[in-house]
Amino acid sequence: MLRLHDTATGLVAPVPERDPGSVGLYVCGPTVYGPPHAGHGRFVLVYDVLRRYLEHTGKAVRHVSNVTDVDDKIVDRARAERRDWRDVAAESEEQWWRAMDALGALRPGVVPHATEHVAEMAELVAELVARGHAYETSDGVYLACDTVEGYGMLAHQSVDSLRAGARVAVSEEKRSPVDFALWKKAKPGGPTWPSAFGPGRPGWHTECVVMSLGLLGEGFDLHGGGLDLVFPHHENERAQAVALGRRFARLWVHNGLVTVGGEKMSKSLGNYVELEDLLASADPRAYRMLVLRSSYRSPLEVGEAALADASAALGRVDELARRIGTLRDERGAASGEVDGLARTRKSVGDRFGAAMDEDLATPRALADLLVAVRDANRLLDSGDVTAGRSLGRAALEHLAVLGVEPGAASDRPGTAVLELAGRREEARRSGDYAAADALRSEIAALGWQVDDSPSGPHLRR
RNA sequence: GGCGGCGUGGCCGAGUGGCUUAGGCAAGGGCCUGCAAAGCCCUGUACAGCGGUUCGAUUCCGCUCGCCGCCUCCA
Repeated sequence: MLRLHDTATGLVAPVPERDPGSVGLYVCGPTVYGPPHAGHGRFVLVYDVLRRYLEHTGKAVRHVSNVTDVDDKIVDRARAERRDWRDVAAESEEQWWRAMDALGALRPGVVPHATEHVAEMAELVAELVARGHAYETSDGVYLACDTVEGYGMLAHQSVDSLRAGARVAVSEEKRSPVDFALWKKAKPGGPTWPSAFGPGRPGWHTECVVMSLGLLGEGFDLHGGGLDLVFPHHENERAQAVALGRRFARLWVHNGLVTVGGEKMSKSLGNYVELEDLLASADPRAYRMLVLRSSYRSPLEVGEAALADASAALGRVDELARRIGTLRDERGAASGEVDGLARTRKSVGDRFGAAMDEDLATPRALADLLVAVRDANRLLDSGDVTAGRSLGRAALEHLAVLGVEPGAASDRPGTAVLELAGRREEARRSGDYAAADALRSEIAALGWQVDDSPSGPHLRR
């Protein structure tokens, strides 16, 4: 059974199942106002792995992840570029999915958009005011955090200490610096929707409450997002639900942030690496390996060195997949092999599960699988094809659970390369090694490498 | 100022009161190979500093130093 670290309690606890056999997961998605960066890639991969693993263990996962398609940043950019804010959002969202598809992340089952739920948000705000938990000012409607039981639970801070540390300019009309906007009254030029408080638009923290409760229902199982969303975003979501008297998320998961040179990567700091650039220079699976290699809650340093490192490790996986694939052609499944595979699969799976169940310990799970890869290679080297193949397959199957699809060698050598390789092999057989080496250089110039093996030459990128 | 976390061998990065070296990358040596590559084998003896608890601590407690995150938008 999977146990996860819960931000609210600070403890590792079993993943709750409000409805036995299924898990409701709400992940705070992107605000679509620009290209996604490496940090976005990480958080998507983390929850992708969580979801894949839950499904691997037989759970039905209701994976909901929103897209914030109305926000100050979208509006500001649209204004600066003199275009419709909807265009900016739509274009950025397309960019988002392109990048996430490239990463091999499964799309969430449901992707609600903030703009589709504004009416419900306006209703929610009105209800909060009616209940005495929110108040209206000249520029909007605010939640009175003092009135909410347990406010500060996720931040692990009291309202007083949050107030003491507040760096926000205190508006005259706000009762407390920690109070936050539920509804922003219309400003000239921006998008607006009607509400009981006049035209305006919802505050960011309101949308996720409406969409998570609306789509997953009260007391849903998991709520996730980046560590930087703990406060104030998630705190404020929870506050609204509590003020409404509705049971909110049972367990809070937060992933660590991506760092560059030891510092948090963020759009506002300007030190971000765009995902598209990252993926252009590396196998997207290498980034996944990098993400899997460290604990999902730790900071993750991203850079060329780290990526090259992960990429080399990935090469081992691909190489084994290639070996096994080649062997499959050489002989069919012998009798008894099926049993062997089943046994091996179970022992690899048990170790894998033990690591993953403990707060999604992908570094350990991955290390174990790489040991299995090495052992499989050793067995194959020693001529024990059956055992080697079983172990190798079991390892590859579990890597696939983590989303590392081995040997996705989509490109095949062209005829020019094949022809050169043929000529080289001829030269080699006839003992003309000088010619063979020259041909190898030509092949290398075309981006391919020739590996000689007992079963003949192999080409790879 | 408040809260949370971190400091592990050349680098990245897990983990643990003693038992046996996580894993990856890089490096050196070897097997294999015409040569390579790949694969495999061997080698490195780490846990910020100072105290304390303990038969024994890298692993628990305290302090010091350093770093990071949150307290404003942010995955």
